[in-house]
Formats: sequence, structure tokens, C-alpha cells
Amino acid sequence: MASDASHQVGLTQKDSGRRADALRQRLEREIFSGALLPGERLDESGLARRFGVSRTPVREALLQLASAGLIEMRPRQGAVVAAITVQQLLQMFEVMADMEALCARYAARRMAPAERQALQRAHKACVDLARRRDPEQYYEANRIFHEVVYAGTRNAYLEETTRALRNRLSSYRRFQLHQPGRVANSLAEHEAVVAAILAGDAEQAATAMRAHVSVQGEVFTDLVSMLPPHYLQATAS
Amino acid sequence: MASDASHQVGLTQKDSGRRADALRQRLEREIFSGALLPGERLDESGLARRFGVSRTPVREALLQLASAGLIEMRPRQGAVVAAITVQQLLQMFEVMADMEALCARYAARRMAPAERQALQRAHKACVDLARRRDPEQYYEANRIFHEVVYAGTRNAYLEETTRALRNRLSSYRRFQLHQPGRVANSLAEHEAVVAAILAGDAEQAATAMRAHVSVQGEVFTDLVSMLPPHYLQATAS
DNA sequence: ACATCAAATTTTGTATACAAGCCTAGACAG
DNA sequence: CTGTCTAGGCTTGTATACAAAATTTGATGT
Repeated sequence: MASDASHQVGLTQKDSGRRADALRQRLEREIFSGALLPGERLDESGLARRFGVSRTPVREALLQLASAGLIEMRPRQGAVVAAITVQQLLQMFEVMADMEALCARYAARRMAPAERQALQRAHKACVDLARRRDPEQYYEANRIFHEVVYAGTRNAYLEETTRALRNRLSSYRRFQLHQPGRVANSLAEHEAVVAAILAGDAEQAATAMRAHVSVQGEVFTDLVSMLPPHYLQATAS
Repeated sequence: MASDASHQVGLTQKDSGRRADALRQRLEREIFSGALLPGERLDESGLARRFGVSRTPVREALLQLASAGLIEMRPRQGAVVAAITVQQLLQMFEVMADMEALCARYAARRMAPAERQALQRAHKACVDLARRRDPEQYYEANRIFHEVVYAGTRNAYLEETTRALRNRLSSYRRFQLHQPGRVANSLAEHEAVVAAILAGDAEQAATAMRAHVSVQGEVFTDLVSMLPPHYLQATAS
């Protein structure tokens, strides 16, 4: 049933002359969004049929996803969506917090006036959307808030690295925002970050941002209990 | 002349059932070591002939290298060893310093007694080798010193990420150690890092490590002037 | 009923064939 | 002599064919 022909149109992406790239983006999104669950098998022939291409571009897309850590390829045993150990996940959240803190520190020192205004607007958007109790929209506004901070670092490499990690953790973070009172706390934490950045207090900005992001790791025990089992199957070391 | 048959034996690596992996490792090393210079063209057919395989595994290896940022692949225009902008390089050095600082901070908090002893041994090895004025050996001892710190973080993700960045910058760092008096300063900085970690002073360890690594960025103007031109060709954005 | 092993099937990894875009060489006009 | 355009070759991107390993399936014996 997963291989009906209704999906064959899939690659309407701007054709960069490489179907493999479009495929990679498509699969990336399916993984980030949770449409493809960790542990799920990625059959080359199946994907080829589903997207109406040969196995070659499929393989190329899978290799790139493997390099990004989104999937795992065991030799001669095919690819599965990366299922992360609880320990690995904790470690990644830990690094995530420090990377975002780093971003905030740089942003506090380097943001131009226009960027500081954009930061305030992004924060205000979060506040407004929080009132509507629409998790999806708040999630997006929150993402943009962090993106504005990234842009303020004036360091493209840090920006990319942090964003990659954030994306990789996104499917796990989704489970976490629905906790009671989390949104209100999150807004207060944003507030602290904004204040520190606007004041140009780099250390305080870093501390506030680390605290904000760390929450996700700290409530991790709760998070684990809420995750569907596929998420946590150990993949052996 | 680059495609004589003398290289065809190349892939003596432990065959993981994937020639592409062996190829990737091989090309990685050639890039890190500087045997392949930034900007150099990577012709698929040429590499295939040189390693005695077909284009398929070559392409797979190139794709993985591209994902790691070591090479650039423009659609329909082939692959070249990534040539980094001065600006990008500065940004990467900046992040490198903060990542290593992060490692030191964690290590100061988490290293087991055995690891602390290993750190002292690694530092002593640096001191000893510095006396012999053998840059190659000192370079290796220095690498091991940093590896010991990585291991002390107890965070495999941070370890891998930092190591990846370090490797990516390695070919640029080589030019830098030969400065007069650099080794002596480097040793003094190591000393400060070791002292802070042994004392369990996380913040001081981070600060000392950042200072140690930052030097590479600070003397960057000098470095730039010493680099052969291929290193700095802008690759357009 | 269960375990064990072997053949068959499926799936991955590599090679080769084909299609399509890019670059260069050379003709030609100004 | 210089610039532009075109034809050809060359390289990349994709499809298909083949080889080899892994999983499944079924037979067989206990």
C-alpha cells in the first residue's frame, strides 16, 4: 500500500539538474516532520518506484542523509532512519544548549540595530501567537526567533552547524512543547534572552539562552516516557 | 602522468564490503594532508581509473565528502576540493576555539582520575617532543593532547563534531606552527589548560583552551600571507 | 513442535550503457 | 585583431544490468 502510484509526482521541486538533491530534501523533510519514523526501513527499490526514478539517485540521496546523520547505512544491510540512543540524545541536547548559547553571545556583541529590531519583532510574534494556543504556529514563530539570533552571530558556519543540529533534534522536540505551562515559561525565557542581547550583555545572553534550551534536556525523563518506542531503539555502537 | 598504473593498488583498507567507503577515507586523508589542494578538480573518470574501480563508488565517495564540506559539487560541473574564503576560515577558527573551550569545560567537570593522569602524560609528551624540534612529531603529540580532552567530555557528539572541525581546518593549521616561538607559547597554554582541568575549574579551563586555540585565528593575517594562492580562491556564494 | 540447515528470493554494491548539459576550439563577422 | 556563435567532445547525471551478500522460506530430522 505504501507504493501506490499516487506519489510518483513527488519531485516538483525546482529541478537543479539533480533529482538526487530533490529527493534528499524531500526525505529530509519527511524525517524532520516525523512522517518517517526512526527505525523505519528505507528500501532503495521501493523509494525508486515511489518517486518514479531509478535506484541511482535514491542511493545518492541516502548517502547524503547518512553523512548528515539522519539515517544509518549498515553495509549490505540497507538504510534505516537513525534511531538514537537515549544517551546520544541527551548529549546532543547538551551540545545544542551550548551552541545556542554561543549564538546568543555573538549576537549580543554583533547585532546591527536593524537586527535588534527584528529580534524584538520575532519575540513579539511569539507572544501574540502564544495567546491563540495554536501549537503549530507558535512552533514556527519560535523557530524564527532562534533563526534571527543565528543571523545575528555574523558567523555563517556557526549558523549552519547550529541549525543542522536543531533540525536533527526537531522531531524529538515536538513532543515537548505540549507540556502544561511550557509556552509561558518559554516566553519568559525568550524575554530574558532579548533583554540581554539588547543590553549587549554577551555573557548574560549566553546564560539565558543556555537555560532556555537546556530545559528541553532537563525535562528529558518526562519526554522519554512520552515517546513512541521506535524512537529509542538502540542502534548498537 | 597522474593516472599511471602505480596507484591502482590503493584500496588496501580493510574492505568493509564498500569500496566507496575506502575511497572516501583515502580522499579524506589526501585532503587533510594537503596532497589534494583546495581548488583542485576531482574528475570522476580519472579517480575511477586511478583507483581501479568504476565511477559509481567514486561518485558515492565524492557525495559523502561534499556532505562533510570537504569538497564542493556544482551541478553538472563536477567536484573540486573546497576552497574556503578568508572570511569563512576566520569564522570556522572562531567556532573551533569555542568548541574546544566547551570540551575543556566539560572535561574539567567530568574527567575520571585515570583520564586526568592521561592528560598529564599527553602534556608531558608534548614537552618532551618540543625539545627535539621535530615539528611532525610535536604536531602529532599536540593532536593527541586535544584528543584526550575530547575523550574527557563524556559527550560523544561533541567529541565527533569538534574532531570533524579540527580535521577540516588541519590543512590550514599546518602553516601556522612553524612560527618562531610558537611551540613554547603553545606549551605554556597547554600547561594552563592542564592546571585548570586538574583543579576542576571548568570556567578557567574553557578560558585557557579558548585562548590557546584562538591564537590560530589571531595570527591569521600572518597566516594568510603565507598561504599558497589556491587556498584562498573564493568559491562564490 | 522445534531447531537446523540449504535453497531461493530479495536487496545491496558495482559496473556499464545511455542521455543531457557544459566547455572548448574554431569559424566567421565586424 | 577581437568578439560572437556554433559544432564537437567531454563530463556529469541517470538508468539498467550484473554480482554478491543477506534474509527468508521451506524442508528435514530430532
